[in-house]
Amino acid sequence: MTTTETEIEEGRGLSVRGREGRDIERAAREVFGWDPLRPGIARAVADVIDGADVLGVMPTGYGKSAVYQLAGAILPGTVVVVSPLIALQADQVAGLNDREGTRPAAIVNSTVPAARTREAWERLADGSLGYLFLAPEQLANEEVVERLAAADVAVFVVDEAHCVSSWGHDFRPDYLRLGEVAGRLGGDGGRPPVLALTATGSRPVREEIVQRLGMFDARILTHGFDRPNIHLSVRRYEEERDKVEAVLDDVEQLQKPGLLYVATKKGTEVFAERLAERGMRAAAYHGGLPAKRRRELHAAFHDGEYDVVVATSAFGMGIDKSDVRFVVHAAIPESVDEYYQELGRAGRDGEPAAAKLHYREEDLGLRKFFGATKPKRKELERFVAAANGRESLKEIAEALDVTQRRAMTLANLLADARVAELSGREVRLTETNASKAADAALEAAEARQRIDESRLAMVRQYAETRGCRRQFVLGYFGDETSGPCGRCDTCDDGSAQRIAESRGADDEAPFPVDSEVRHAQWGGGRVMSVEDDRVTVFFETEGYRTLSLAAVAEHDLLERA
DNA sequence: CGAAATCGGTGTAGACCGATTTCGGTGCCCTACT
Repeated sequence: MTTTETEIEEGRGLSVRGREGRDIERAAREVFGWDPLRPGIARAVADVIDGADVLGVMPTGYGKSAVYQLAGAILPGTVVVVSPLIALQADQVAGLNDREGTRPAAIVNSTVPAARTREAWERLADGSLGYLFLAPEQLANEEVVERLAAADVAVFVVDEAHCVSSWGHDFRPDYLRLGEVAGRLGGDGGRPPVLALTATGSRPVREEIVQRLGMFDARILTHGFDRPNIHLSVRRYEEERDKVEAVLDDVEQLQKPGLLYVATKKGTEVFAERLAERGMRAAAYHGGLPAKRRRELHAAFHDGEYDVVVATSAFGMGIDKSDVRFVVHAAIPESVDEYYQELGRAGRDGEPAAAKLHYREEDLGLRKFFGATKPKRKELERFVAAANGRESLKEIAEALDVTQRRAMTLANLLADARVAELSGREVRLTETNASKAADAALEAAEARQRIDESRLAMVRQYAETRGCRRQFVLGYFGDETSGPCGRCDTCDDGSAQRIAESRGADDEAPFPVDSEVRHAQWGGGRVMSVEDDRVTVFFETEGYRTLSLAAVAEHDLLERA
């Protein structure tokens, strides 16, 4: 699998020349009214039309969906879009169907009445459907996959593709199988191009997307991650009470509107109430609220009816509000990826905004709890025994008296460890020795755990660093920076500058950022960042590891790969 | 892993303290009930 990577920059080298370019521009102008197209969009469309797999890493609000919308306006066949939130699909479909000159768009999921579903399948089969939106879970249904396989699919789009990596596994196991599904499309003519889109993606996440979706010769288009108008800062506390008071003061003083992220549902209500006591228009938002209430809150926040929404991580995707002035976190998120995505909801209009993290070491405990857990060896062995001779996950679950979800989790682990193959809701063992299969699966579970812990360790480093915070974040995402940013708390107090000077001497760093290295015990990895006296490497099976440069030199721990 | 709620002992009134238990996020799907 080879990849080529191109950085999207304003006004440089990404326009598409010749007839193809003119066709794309005309479709954009005439069908959608976009003129001119943003850099990178036309390039991505042209690559997809050429039949190439494309991974687009573009910031939220950049207009990623324009890529597949345009492809659908130009290519024959149906654009199939897999997207994680039904609510967002509905907006997309409404937008497409309200427009003249586009072919019809349809949704299939559990909330759609049978008659509409039937109509969508008919139109897919006869080729008159322009766009079909599906939740990833739909693709666990063999019948759905067969319908897609028999149809003329122009492009297979995986929206919010980072779910393959950071959400995958237990939470949305069905994302993990999209690669296999893509491979079954297109029949004899070969499978259609895969277009993966995401707004976040450190290099390891990007590589995992490409690998899991089976994207061959993937063309990766990345847009810089920097959001220069957002000021970054972290405050640290010993006592929970002090932190709560400081969060309340902070939110009260900051320019509105803004978002306050907290760790628990209860927390959203407590904070919202206390902010209201101080005279602010505050609302609590979390995934446990009725769907109707959630929609209303979204709309009300968008229309400026609230100063602050206090939310769990459920509030996020699909927020389309450009004048959010702050994103305050009352607790640390589970990873730098998640944190950066959440803080990125501030200042979309380019005006000054603030991202503040209120940090207590103890808050890491909750994140650890939510992290990956590994099953008991016994349970895995019983699963393998039950799966030997049976294929349907439903039957296996019944035989073991566990939920189907649990069975799916275990099956995924076995597939991850390459001792089983999954398709639809069926599992086929490739290693029938229960003990060997369980060993392999446990190893896979432990690797996942190590990676989760290392992601947590990285967000902790962000919270605790005395160096420039923006440099840290951009380094995490693989962006190059020339020095401290001057727009974060450590730059403001001068500590970032002092650290930058102390490391200035080692221009001849032995392991430059992004270089591939090898560790005797941990295998191959890629250098993520070099601080004054240490180097952080992402290892495929270990996750992020930070090594002291002195120890590396003394014991010869790393070699250039 | 940590915070909050609950439990149990003390020793005879109501409260106080330590020990123990419980709970915590993200979204699909499908089925049984109103």
